[in-house]
Amino acid sequence: MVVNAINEGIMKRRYSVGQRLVESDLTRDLKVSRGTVREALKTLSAEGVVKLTPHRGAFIRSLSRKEANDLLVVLEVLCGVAARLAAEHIKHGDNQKRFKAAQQAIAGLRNGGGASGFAEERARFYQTMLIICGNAELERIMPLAHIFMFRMQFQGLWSKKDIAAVFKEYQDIATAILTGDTKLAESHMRRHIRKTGERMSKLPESAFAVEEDH
Amino acid sequence: MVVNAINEGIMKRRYSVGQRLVESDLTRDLKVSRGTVREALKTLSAEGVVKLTPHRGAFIRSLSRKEANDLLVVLEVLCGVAARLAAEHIKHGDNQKRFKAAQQAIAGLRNGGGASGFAEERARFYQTMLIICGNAELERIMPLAHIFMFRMQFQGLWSKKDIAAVFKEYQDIATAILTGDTKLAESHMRRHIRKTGERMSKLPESAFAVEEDH
DNA sequence: ACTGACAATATTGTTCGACAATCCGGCTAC
DNA sequence: GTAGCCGGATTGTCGAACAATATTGTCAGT
Repeated sequence: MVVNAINEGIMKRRYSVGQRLVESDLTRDLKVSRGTVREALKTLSAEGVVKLTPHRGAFIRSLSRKEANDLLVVLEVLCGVAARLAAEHIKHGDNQKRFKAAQQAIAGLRNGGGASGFAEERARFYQTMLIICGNAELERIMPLAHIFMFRMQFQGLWSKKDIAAVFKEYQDIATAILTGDTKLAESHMRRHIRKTGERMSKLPESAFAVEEDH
Repeated sequence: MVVNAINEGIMKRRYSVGQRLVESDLTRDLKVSRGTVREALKTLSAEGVVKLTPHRGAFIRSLSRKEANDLLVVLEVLCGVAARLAAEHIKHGDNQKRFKAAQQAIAGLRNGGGASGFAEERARFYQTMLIICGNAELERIMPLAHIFMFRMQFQGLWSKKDIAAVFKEYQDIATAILTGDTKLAESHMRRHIRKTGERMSKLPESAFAVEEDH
């Protein structure tokens, strides 16, 4: 699928943030017709991975400081409710087992395990959390892709201290979910997103896209 | 634009909930090529207006009881944060003036003013609220289309008492926003969505789509 | 040199026609 | 009645072409 190919391309650094995606290049590289490329770009645009401007084409989306903040405001409540629902349903079926696996996969990377491995495991973490939620709508609109993008843009900019803090925050969230404490899971998750915002605000201007015209 | 045409078609009852949209019909009716139709359907699918199943086509999305509940869970937090942000920014520019206009347009329909007029004004109400929020991400993912769809599916099923309650809830929300009371605005909005869920749970099975397979 | 208008180019938006892949309903054979 | 096959309908994909628009390059005039 073309969508996956482009997402992979972003993950694997073949496309850089802000880069323009020319349709003819994609048809050549991916060996598909222009129609399919355009449909895939529409999908990616809806997911927020690329930005589509009329008659100018598709660009790997990059976030200005304000856009990043806006995104975090939305993510805080969405991830919050996701954590709450996950804690609510942790007892059903083999949810507990599966989530524990995802948690330990992340914890195992605490010492070593490069940034790309961490990003992958974190994606799986959120993915399993969403599945456990059992809320189709949340799964539909939760911008997993955004989280990827987010990481891509700011990867390599965090300090060791930041990374250690993030590990701890994930563990807090995970244990709250595993014990079925809905309130605690939600508040830990929201706190994590807020902290992420604070850490982000300390990043230099060069980490962000320039603000749009308007 | 094709997307608007289909949305209009839903509003104006030319398409009914659950109806299948055949590409060739759309090319004929809207006088555009199949490629464009397909791109529009991709967009509508991303907005949650139509459901796209591989090799089976596009259907005007209909909600099962569970899907409607899932949607409300997400809407509660999203609308909640929207109301909060709107109250936060109500002082800027001519926000207060514009929002008051939207509020009064709804209030004016309290006595009389058919259901379709109400739906239109309500859409404008949410629209202005979103703009006042000043959060691009929220504006991007807030499923305005879902709210339309929601109304379409359940329109004409509410009792007079329900409708009166809804009017009151909107007034509570609006005054809280207009006075800049962020906490109150958020809680009133969330309460409104929850109440909507309760009213919905009393609707007969016939108002919902049948649950998916498996 | 600099600036503005204009031409050339590149890219996107849309159309048409074609064919393969897949789904659905009805038919046949058992 | 049911399993399997068949054919029509529809979607998925392709390729080529052209129009609409944005970007870049050119050049005259100051």
